[in-house]
Amino acid sequence: MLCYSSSSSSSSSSLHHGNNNNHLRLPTEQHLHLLQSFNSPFELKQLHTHFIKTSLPLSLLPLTQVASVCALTPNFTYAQKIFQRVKTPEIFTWNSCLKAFAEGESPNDAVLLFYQIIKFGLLPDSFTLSFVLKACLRLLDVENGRIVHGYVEKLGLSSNLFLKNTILHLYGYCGEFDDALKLFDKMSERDVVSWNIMITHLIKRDDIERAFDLFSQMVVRNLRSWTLMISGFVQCGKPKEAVDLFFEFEKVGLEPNEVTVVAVLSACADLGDLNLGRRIHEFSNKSGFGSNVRVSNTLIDMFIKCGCLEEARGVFNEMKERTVVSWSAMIQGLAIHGKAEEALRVFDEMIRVGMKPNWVTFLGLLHACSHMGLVEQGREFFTSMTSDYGIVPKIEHYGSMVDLLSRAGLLQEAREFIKNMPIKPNGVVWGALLGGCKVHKNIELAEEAIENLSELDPFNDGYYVVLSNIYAEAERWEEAARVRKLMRDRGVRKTPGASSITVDGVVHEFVAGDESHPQAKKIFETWDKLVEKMKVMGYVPNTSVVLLDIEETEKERFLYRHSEKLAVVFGLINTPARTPIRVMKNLRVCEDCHEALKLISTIGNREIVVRDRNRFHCFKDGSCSCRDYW
DNA sequence: GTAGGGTTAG
Repeated sequence: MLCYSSSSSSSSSSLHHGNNNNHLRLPTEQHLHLLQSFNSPFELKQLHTHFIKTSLPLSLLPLTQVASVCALTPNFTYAQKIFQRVKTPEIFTWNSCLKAFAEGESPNDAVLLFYQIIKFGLLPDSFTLSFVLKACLRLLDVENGRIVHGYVEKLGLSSNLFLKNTILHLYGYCGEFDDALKLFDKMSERDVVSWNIMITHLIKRDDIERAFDLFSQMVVRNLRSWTLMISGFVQCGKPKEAVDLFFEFEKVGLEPNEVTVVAVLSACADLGDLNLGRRIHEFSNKSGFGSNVRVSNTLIDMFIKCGCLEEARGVFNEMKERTVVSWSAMIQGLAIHGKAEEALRVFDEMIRVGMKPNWVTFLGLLHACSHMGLVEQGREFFTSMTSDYGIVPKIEHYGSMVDLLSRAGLLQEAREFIKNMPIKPNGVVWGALLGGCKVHKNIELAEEAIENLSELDPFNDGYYVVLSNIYAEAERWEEAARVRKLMRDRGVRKTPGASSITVDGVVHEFVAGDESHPQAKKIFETWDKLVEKMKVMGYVPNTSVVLLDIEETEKERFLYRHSEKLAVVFGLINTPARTPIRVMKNLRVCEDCHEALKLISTIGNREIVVRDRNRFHCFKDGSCSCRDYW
């Protein structure tokens, strides 16, 4: 049990602080008993302190274990003192201490201890190096990382894959991707982890093409490789590719785990793919993933983004443990479904159960207020998030506030708000003001907004389109044309509106003006019949939303081929009566379509759920869940 | 006693 030399048991030890008595004392029976019966590292540490204070010979203490106490209550000074006492320490002991430091609150202590070990002349082994590398990783300390890398080479451990992989990860993690790549290229032996690390960092750099290239050469892929790539596609905004890869993955015959499930569900949320989402939900219940908080959180998000608020609520209600993410997802979900009051109630409940909100929670609350015109309430949240919860507003919160004020018609106040922001406004902030200017027909402020936007976000077509629409609505055609010319000159093209609907598991996509669908003839015939009935009910085509310089009748024809109209009519034809029609649109719903869909929900006796790029519209019995406030 | 993948927001 005793593993250090006689000198460390000397009573003149420097550890005898607060005690000048160098006289060697003998331990009492009680001490000896304690030495054999301590139950925890804590007790051992107390005993150690006691020995020091009372000048009892430290040789009696199992110092290896004392060192490992550091592993449980990491304290560098304490470790250093013990280290100074030990003449023939075993590297093993120090490794466990290093590990604790590397994983604890002060990873820098691991780096310090590592240099003590070196200074002492003790030979580090592969574990020593791996722990200190881990500390460097957590500290983003690439300088010391390089030094440790040097030791790896010097000590002849360069063929150790564990170490090499950790160094790869460290370089990538610290933003030194080129170094990681150089090392990867030089490695004589690589395993699946080496490849996975390189793919991870390519994804982090948003280089999904190269990441997928590496993945496709890989000879051996494990579950992590697949999950990494699927989640990489989602992170890089390619949910379709993520889902396709998941189908490939299923063919290989591997079983998804919780992490895979989270990645696929995120893709389903982005795509609005309810079919796959439901299938994964069942699978995850069967596999017992239901108790995993992240899985449940992602399920909530998936159901919300697929328009199934009730099912999202079901998952939320069944959760035994909820995190701030669960609550925030629910609040944000209710917000985009236009259920502001309920979102606020969920927030009250969240506070009542003692859950601390974060910045995302408040973003959800501000969205709820903004989508429903609750100006005062929104203002209160904005103030309270800082004063009551100590959360510093981010640019997103400012954007949301400008949105709230502008939509409510408080345009001057919104402008003042922007002028007084403590951080530089971005395109989203000015864009929110521009949106309000459109609704409330304020050309002057719109021009100011676009001036700022031309600088901040010059290639975003949406802003030019809004300004052009504002001019067109005011019948200022020349200016509308000038904006369109500006777009052309700058090479900005309007993103075509596109809507999709899934029928029998097949996704049908419609682009504005599209007459190429196999059922196009039937769709237009049905539409013509509908529009007759709609006109009787008071529908007047709003051609001002059509940007093109064309004849009025041509404009109408174009208006009738807006993507959301095509998708909904296709749904009417191809789905059973009285079932809901679910449509997804890449842009915001146009005003004319919004009016039309309200009427169609009555004529067709259907619930029509449209997810646009901002929120959900649920058309039912002639009205929309957004109460025309969007 | 050692390395790689996950949720709200965007």
